[in-house]
Amino acid sequence: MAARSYGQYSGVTRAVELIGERWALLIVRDLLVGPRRYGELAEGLPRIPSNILATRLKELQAAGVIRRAPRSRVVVYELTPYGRELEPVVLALGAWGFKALGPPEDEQTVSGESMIFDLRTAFRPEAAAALPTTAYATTVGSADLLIRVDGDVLDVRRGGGPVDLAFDAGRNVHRLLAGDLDPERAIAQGDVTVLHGRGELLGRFVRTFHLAA
Amino acid sequence: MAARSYGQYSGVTRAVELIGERWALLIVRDLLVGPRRYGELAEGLPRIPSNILATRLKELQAAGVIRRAPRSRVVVYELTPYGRELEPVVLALGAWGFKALGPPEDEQTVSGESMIFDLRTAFRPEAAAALPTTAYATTVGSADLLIRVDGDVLDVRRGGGPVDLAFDAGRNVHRLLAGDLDPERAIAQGDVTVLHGRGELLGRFVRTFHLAA
DNA sequence: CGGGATCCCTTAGGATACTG
DNA sequence: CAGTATCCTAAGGGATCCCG
Repeated sequence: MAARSYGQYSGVTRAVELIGERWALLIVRDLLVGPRRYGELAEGLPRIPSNILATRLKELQAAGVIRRAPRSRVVVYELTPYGRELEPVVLALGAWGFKALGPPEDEQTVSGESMIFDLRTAFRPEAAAALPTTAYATTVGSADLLIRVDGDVLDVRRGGGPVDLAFDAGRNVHRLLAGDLDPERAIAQGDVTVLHGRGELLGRFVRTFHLAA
Repeated sequence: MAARSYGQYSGVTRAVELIGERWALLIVRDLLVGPRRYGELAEGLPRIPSNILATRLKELQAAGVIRRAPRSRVVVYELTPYGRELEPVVLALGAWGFKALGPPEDEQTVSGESMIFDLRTAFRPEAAAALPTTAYATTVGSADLLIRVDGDVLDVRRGGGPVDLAFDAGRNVHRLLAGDLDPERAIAQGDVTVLHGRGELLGRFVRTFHLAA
């Protein structure tokens, strides 16, 4: 029996043995967004010590959750098919945890990956399907996000491009998702800044993305 | 910011701050089966040190996941409504972890709660709905389980009562759930012992409960 | 006795510096 | 850039004790 095992034979027990160590599930979350290099993972998890990141990557690899994949001169980490099966679990866990989020504190950062994942969590396909195809751009921390909603399909990635609405909500994005902020008033009061496009589209954004708090 | 926080503002991060500590999710799993006393929890988690159990119970309480509830002279711990919202997450996690379960090792125990939970994970309502109402009894460790399947509704609890089939699979229950064991051959080879009732009903059992491995 | 609290030791996790 | 090496702290583990 492994050193840190729980001495119990059950599905949940095995799961937490594989992905229950500190930081492990956050690494999985970031890899659910896409394959990432060591340095990209470290950047997205600002407070993880490098030795812990290295250890977790090895453990997750040994557990069959992730794999190292050579990509033209560099190595990236990516989920195995088995690891990818965690997506619904992590999405549900993110929705659950979102409800317990208080106001952001100064020491708390928002990484590109975590924001992309939260947007996926908040995405409402049924609502989106009834709305026109729309592209949004927003900035979180140092990452520019391009959010494309086409029918009931969502595509969020880093980068830029032509969009219908570009806005900056600063640390208020999550309040927007939670429905705490009325779109029109948020713009009027300066909580959200419209950089480009028609501000009315922010209403469409909050109908497309919603997480109860 | 709390001492063990991750310094990141996101739903998944908040979730693992609340239930990501060692042992915490196993406590939640056992409480998803029903309210439990301190000693019952300790019994179901054989290797948890009592100080850790006490600490986790306080933390989960502070997080709003569980509460202490006085019940006629004794105190039980139970999930809050917010904690109960974790049920689909833990079920999905259990199904995921089940796939990575190897053969049971000697030091690994199976508690009543974990077995009840694994049965819930493995329950297939659609298959059950097409089968007659059936009651099974089985023994795991020191716990006698009464499993009632009525249409697409499952009720598993500790205890006894009149059943259609009573069997003992010892450490092979999980192989039965995984479909590794053919019911008829399992009985013929002695992997499963029929204590009472018609052995053919074991086939109905494996159609009702299944988890791919 | 159930429901913990205390003690002491071990080991994982964290901060930082360093290397191929 | 992608990790090791080192050192230190704090959490986990195991046994025992306490208190209503």
